[in-house]
Amino acid sequence: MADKLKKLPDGELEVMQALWSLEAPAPRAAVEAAMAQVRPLAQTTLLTLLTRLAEKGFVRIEKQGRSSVYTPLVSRADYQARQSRRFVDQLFGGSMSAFASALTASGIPREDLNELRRLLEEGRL
Amino acid sequence: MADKLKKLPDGELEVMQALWSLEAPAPRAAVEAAMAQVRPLAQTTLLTLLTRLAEKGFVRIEKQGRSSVYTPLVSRADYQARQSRRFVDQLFGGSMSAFASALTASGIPREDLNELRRLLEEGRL
DNA sequence: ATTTTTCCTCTACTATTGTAGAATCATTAT
DNA sequence: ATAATGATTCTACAATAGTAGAGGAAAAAT
Repeated sequence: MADKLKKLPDGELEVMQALWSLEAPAPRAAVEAAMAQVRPLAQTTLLTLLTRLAEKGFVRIEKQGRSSVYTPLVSRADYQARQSRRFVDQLFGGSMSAFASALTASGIPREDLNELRRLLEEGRL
Repeated sequence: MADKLKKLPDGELEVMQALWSLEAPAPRAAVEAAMAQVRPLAQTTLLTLLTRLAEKGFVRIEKQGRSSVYTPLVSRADYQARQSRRFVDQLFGGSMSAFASALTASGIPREDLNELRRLLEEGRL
């Protein structure tokens, strides 16, 4: 069940990012505000995406009187970890040398890559 | 133009992977054979995907008498690099610490991550 | 109480993706 | 010549994704 974590389409991912950035059960207005800073959506569009996320098991919707509050059921870290694995497998067939080359050529600032290297060092063992 | 490199859907990416693994202008049969090892597709399905890839500018189709040969117009390395950037930006907002944590928790073997670290070291400067 | 405002759910429509049969055109075997 | 083959292009259809208006119910304002 937990492993069926499918890749979310762009729009739904954006909404999840907004949700993850907020306090636990977030009212719609909060999600909307968070989204607005990145990409404003019609209110109904946002609701549609939240509903789809709920159907997929990514979000729980709870009625709070007239309105609803939204809670992520999948943690950002969990999603990020799983997608990272998928990404490396799908695009590089697991080849670290290909992955490293791609990162080096990706346009990600050299310093950031150095930082990444350092962080991987710490996280080791 | 070259920067409009959109993310390919899974099916089309698989075909590209097959194409990339082959000698320059590959006849359909070769692509088909390469694909078959991963995921067999009806011949027409493969052709449809190749046509869509051509429409998107990823592949050139050249008539060779009755049949055609297919050439990737985007290199694997180029695509990998661009998608890596997109991935890190979209999923981690560019945060290397989040990225490092995700990799560490991704299930990618520890040794592989060490290798990645080493490779990033070499590619530095 | 009525009107207005808020929020959510339904419904809807287009584009894209996954998949492949039907039709067509040329080539080769009989 | 004719039929059988092989290859490509058309057509098609369901599922998913992107986006949002219409409708309905409830709450707030007057």
